[in-house]
Amino acid sequence: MRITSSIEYATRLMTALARAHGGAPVPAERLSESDNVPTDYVSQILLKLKRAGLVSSQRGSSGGYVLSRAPEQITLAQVVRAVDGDVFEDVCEKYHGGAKDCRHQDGCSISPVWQKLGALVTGYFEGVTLAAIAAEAPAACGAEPKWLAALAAEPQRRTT
Amino acid sequence: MRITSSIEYATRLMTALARAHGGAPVPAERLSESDNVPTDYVSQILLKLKRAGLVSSQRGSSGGYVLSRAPEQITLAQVVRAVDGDVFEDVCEKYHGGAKDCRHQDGCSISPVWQKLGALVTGYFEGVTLAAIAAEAPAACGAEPKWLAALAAEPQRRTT
DNA sequence: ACCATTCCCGACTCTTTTAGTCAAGAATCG
DNA sequence: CGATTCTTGACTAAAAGAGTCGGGAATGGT
Repeated sequence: MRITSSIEYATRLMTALARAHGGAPVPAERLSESDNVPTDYVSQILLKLKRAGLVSSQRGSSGGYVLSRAPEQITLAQVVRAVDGDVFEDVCEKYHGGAKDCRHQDGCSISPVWQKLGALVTGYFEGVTLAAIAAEAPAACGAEPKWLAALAAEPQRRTT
Repeated sequence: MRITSSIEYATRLMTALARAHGGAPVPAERLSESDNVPTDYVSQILLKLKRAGLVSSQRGSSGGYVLSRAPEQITLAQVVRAVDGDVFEDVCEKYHGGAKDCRHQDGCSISPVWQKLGALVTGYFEGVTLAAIAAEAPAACGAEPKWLAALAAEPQRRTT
């Protein structure tokens, strides 16, 4: 899992569409400008979002894109899955000595760690809706965000 | 953030060393065999771990590697940082329209989302020690782990 | 009917990152 | 001395990521 450009851009685009929800379709060109996403790349990303059923499109003169559901009904997890496949791929199958004898020779106590992480991330993404993002207060980039302090103060969730 | 081979391997190696902790130094050759990590790759990874001060080494006939601290004192976060730099890089600086006007043109309500995720992941890694991994019950790969069900049942942590 | 607008879509290129190999050298033990 | 084992940088090959390009097909306006 890595925040690729596709994910970042898709999120920007979807947020913009969420804000425009209810109004007229927004053409790719406009989205490109307002969100600082390379022009030709926008269509590519929107196409994936469309195939995943998250947006619908209208061709012709005053065409463009609209969300196909309300912003409250669309989660970040869906967006991520639409553009980059699985949110968190199976590590176990990927490297030397995985899969077939996934136990890595000494009883696999490691894969649960990645799986737990995957569930954590996926769970997080599933809990964030476009509506929530659109509503979120802007944060200065690099500034220590308030929630971080709150999170640190919070009692540590047990991991084992 | 992505579980690269380096991270996966480093974790295997460190787990093996954790199990051998207290005994004689373990040579790279042996680790390679027991953990199914390509031979020449092992040294490279161990070197990074050494530079980060997580392991120490002994040359010569009965040399090898040992943890430089007790397994309880070493977290996954340290291991990840040792081999792959930051656990979660700053997304804001990376793509078109980031950084300088990080607000993505419409008040950056997105970067907090990534930062939150980063904190979540980092926090998780910081909470997992080698000792915990070594003690963890092996899980069949692909089998639905018990903790997953537990996690799903758990009341959703508020994300906003 | 025609034309401008806008989506559709695959193929292609360029760059960066990842994964892994190799070979020469330096310390240490017996 | 010589076997063993770490040290280190350079090197390569493959994959993933980021972005471009160009032809085509629907739609709406006039």
